[in-house]
Amino acid sequence: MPRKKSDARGKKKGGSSHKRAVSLKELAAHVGLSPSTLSLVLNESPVADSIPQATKDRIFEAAKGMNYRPHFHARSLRTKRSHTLGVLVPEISGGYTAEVMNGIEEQLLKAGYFYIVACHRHKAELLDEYPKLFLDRCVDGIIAVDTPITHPLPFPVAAVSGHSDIEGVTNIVLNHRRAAMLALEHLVKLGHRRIAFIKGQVFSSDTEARWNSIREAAREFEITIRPALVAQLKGDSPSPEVGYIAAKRLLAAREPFTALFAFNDISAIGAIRAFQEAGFRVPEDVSVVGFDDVDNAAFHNPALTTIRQPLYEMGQIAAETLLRRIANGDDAAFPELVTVEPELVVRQSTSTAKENGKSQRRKQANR
Amino acid sequence: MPRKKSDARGKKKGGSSHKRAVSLKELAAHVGLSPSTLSLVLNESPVADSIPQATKDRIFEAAKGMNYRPHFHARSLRTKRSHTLGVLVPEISGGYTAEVMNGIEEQLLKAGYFYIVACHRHKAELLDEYPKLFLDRCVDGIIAVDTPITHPLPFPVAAVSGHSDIEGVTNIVLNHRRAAMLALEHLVKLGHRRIAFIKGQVFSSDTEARWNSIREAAREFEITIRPALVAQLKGDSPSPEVGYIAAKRLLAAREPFTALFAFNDISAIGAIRAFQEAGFRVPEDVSVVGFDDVDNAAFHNPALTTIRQPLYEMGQIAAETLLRRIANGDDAAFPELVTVEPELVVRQSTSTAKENGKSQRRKQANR
DNA sequence: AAAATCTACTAAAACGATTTAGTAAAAGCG
DNA sequence: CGCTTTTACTAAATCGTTTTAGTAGATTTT
Repeated sequence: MPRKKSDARGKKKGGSSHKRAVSLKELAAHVGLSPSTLSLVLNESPVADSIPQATKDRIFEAAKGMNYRPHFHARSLRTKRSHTLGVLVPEISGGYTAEVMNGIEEQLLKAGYFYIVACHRHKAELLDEYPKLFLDRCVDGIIAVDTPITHPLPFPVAAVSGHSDIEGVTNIVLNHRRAAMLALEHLVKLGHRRIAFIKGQVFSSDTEARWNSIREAAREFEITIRPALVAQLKGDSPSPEVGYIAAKRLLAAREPFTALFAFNDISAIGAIRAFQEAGFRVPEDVSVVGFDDVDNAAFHNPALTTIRQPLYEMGQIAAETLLRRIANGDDAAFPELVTVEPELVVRQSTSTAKENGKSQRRKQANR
Repeated sequence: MPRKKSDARGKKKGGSSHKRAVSLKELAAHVGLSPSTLSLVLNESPVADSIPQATKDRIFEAAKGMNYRPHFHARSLRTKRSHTLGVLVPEISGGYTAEVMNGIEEQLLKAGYFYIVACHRHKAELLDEYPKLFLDRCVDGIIAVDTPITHPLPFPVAAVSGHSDIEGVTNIVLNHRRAAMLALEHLVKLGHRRIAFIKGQVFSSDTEARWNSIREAAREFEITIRPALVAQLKGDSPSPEVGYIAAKRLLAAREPFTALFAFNDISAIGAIRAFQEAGFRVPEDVSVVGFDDVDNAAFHNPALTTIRQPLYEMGQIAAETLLRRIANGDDAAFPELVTVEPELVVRQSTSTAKENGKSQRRKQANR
């Protein structure tokens, strides 16, 4: 058990010599003009058009020279713009969230925006509470990542993997139909007919849409989905364990299958562990298709075949559309829906199906 | 290539009916008292001691009834407290960062704090720029995660895995000596003498301290560190690829070894891939010890033996000490250093060393 | 030459809190 | 009763901007 140990010797006094930041008033006094003038000039207001360039130069120079930075709160108080977004995520975890957040980051930073994060961990009361806290913080808008929005909010919202049709929200979603088609087509081409599925947790935004698409695609390929071969993820841990448990349930049903299409890479990894413990080799005995293409999918053993979601891009799009909405003002038109395309990435976890159910007999577990 | 497609039909007007938030002045008018009084009472200022409980109750009730929430920027402007921390990270990635951020989150939220994040991606100019942006944003302090702080900053700093001795910063570090001892002791007990190492990137805060501890521990166990068996991670990708490349270099040296101690789990995973491609089995031919114990270390194939860092806890400690420092005021004493303890987690990637260099002959790669 | 327009600014009122210095009325004290 | 103290408040300044409505003087127009 790790224990912390606070260094007894190491106490310090923080005699910090913050040289006070210079205010607009001080700067104005310095150049011998009024704060109003400086504000107008520095913000390039059209009202300042009549001011001679020489004066403007003088002002800009002084601002640079004295390292003037407008006071954030003072400005926000006046303008009612905080240049801050709220980001609502289930948790900060390896796979999905991190990638989306990086995309958001990249867009925001170049627009001079920052974001504050809140993790609701699927707790209903937090899902309610956080938008209020964001409102208190005067965010200009929020991005919800894999988080259900159940009622309209008093600021613009972009929802990554959002599927609810709520006033004021822009949903950024994957083309799930195509994703399901890609996965099943790949498996069918390899000769798989008995396919098992791991559905997402009930609280995951994509679960339902994805499942509907899978059923549709299965119909298209004339594959029957056997109830015994469908397991659902339970619990909100971001570890592969939930996939491991779901796969155990699948195996316990003793209904033969030659392939698994998992809800995401993390659960696919857990499932692989379960299969191997049960004595099945992946992909020789059972093929596994993941979803997302997270960082380590390519380096897992075996390397995961997966449906790639452009997560980074989805984050970028969310940030971008939200910023545009904010810039355009509250009652301009905005897209209700942006769809992005998946991509099949074939690696080592899928191969041709073994003929006539040989693999389906449960073997002795190898340890 | 994923393409985005913005739904042509789906345009909406955002006729949002934000009912304006109530201000202190309005609330005051409503209860028939002055804003001053309300402020004093609501903030439980000692100045309000003389105000009868009945009046206080009336005020609190009205505040609740009219759902009064103090305006964030107005308050911050006056009090010069933003209840916001800046968090500086290399990037938001699966392993290290996410876990630490979760720890930070948990502490901050219960203290009514939020944080803004900036990813510097090891770019020198961003490392310089972000603290300034944080200052502009009036943060009350910053937490630097795996990020070098090279000069004093005008606000309190907590550095997770920080090793530089700078005025005003609290370093939260792992007991690297012990970590190195745990890893080498484990390997030595399994009979390993020829051990390869992957050092961290030059820009990683822990690289140097860890390496020094490893050398010390090696001396202790009378293990010689051969230069040909030391590779360093290069490049700032958070993918296992950098470990894969380093391991390739190790193999290219054609100097036999029976075990690898990697800088972190991610690079260990990359290295395992490289070993397997070269025809070595892990752990039968070469044992691998990782570092960190990230989420998927336990589910990798083989499951990673690793040195666990209490990352979540380190995040908590950083947040906690920083909040305390802020609460205590700028010139109170504070700890310079907090040390946390590592833990050896033995899984499947290590086993007894093969005797007399049999494993060290390079085999045919298996595909 | 008077009126209209421009030019180059500024005064002052917000924004929505907090906080210091009071003050009027009531209570306590000798 | 007169004096001090306490009680229950409030006025007004302040934080650092932005922005609207002017204004004084110069220039142009008629």
